[in-house]
Amino acid sequence: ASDIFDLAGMTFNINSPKQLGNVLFEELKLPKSKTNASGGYSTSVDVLEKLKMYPIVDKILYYRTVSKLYSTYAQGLLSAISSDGRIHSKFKQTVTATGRISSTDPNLQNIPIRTEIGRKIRKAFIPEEGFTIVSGDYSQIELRILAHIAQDKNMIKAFLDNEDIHTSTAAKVFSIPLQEVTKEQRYAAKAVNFGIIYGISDYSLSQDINVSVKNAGKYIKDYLEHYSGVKEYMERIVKTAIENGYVKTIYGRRRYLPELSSPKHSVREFGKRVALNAPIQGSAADIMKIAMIKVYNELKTKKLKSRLILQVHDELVIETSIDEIEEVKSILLHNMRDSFELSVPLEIDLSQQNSLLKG
DNA sequence: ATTCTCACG
DNA sequence: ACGTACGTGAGAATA
Ligand SMILES: [Mg+2]
Repeated sequence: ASDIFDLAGMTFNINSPKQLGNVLFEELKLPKSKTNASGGYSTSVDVLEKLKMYPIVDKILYYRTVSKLYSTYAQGLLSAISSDGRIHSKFKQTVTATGRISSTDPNLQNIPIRTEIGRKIRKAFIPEEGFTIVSGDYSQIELRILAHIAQDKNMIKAFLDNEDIHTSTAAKVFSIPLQEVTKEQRYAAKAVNFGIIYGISDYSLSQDINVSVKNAGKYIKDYLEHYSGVKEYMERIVKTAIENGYVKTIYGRRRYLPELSSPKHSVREFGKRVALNAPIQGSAADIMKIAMIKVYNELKTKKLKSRLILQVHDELVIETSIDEIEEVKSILLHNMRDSFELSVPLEIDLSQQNSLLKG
C-alpha cells in the first residue's frame, strides 16, 4: 500500500473505487475507458489489466487480489467455523434462474483456486482423521451439452474422437493440423468456445483476449462456419424463445424470458443471450442433480462412512474413509457418467488428495 | 440499502 | 444505430 501511495504522491483509500478512480484518471491522467452506472470511472480488473504497464496499476491489481482473499476468505471464513471445527454452508435449491443450486453463509462454491495465494487458502480445507478427499468433476459438460442440443456434427465428432476440444476448435478455425496449434491459438479458441455459450459478440471477445474487433469477428465467423449446427441452434433457440416466451432444459425445466419483449434494445439482446445460455447451464445443472442424488443414495444404501460434502456446479466432493477410496471413486464415476445419455460421452475426472486442493 | 468489485463454475 | 459474455454470494465503501 505504501508503494501505491508513493507512486500516487498522496494517501487515499485504495478500497474505495471512487477515490481510486479519481487518483488514477484525474490526478495521474491515465487513459480512461469505461464508466460505471453512477457515471464514475470504472476501476475493475478488465480496465486495470489494460493499464498494467503503469507500475502503480500493477501494484493495485496485486493489492486487490490480496485484500479480497484476506477479507472474504482468511478473515471471513474464520468466523464461520463451528464448534465441531467444520464450516457448514447452506445450499439453496430455489434461488437461481437456471436450476443450479447456490451456497451461502458462507458460500463454499467460490473457494479460491486461480492464484497462488488462493490455493494456500484452499489447501486449508482438510478431511477428518482417517478420511481423505475424493472428487469427481465433469469435463467440458457445457460444451458437450451444446454439441448434443445443437446436434452439431463436427462438435459431436470431436468429442467422440476424444479430442481436446479447444485444440480441435483452434485447428479447424485456423485451418491447420492439430499438431501445429500454438498456445495462443488454443487460448483464443477456448475463449470462443466459452463465449459461444454466453452469447458472445465480436466486441466482447476482442476485449477478453486483446485482439482487434475485426479479428475477433473473424474468429467467430470461422467458428460458426465450422460448427454450423451451433449457428443454426443459436438462431432456432432465439426464434422459439420469442414464440413461446420461455426456453427449456433437457429435462423440461423452463426459464421465462420477459426480456425478449422489452422496448429497450439492450434488454432484448440480453434476453437472446439468456435464451442461448439457460438451456445449456440448466441442463448441466439437471444432470448434476440427478447424479448427486444417486451418489448420495448409493453411499447411504451401502452404509459407507464416506459422505458427500460439497457440490460446485460440475464437481462433487466426498470426504472419504481411507478404506473406501476405490469404492467411492467407482460410485462417483458411474453415477456421474451415466446420469444422462447425450449424443456424446460424459467424461469424469476423478481425483484424491488430502485437502480441497488438487495435486 | 445500493453500488462496485471480485471470488468461483 | 444500438451496446456489448451466462449464473451466483460476499465484503467494503457510500449514501
Ligand atoms: Mg470441470
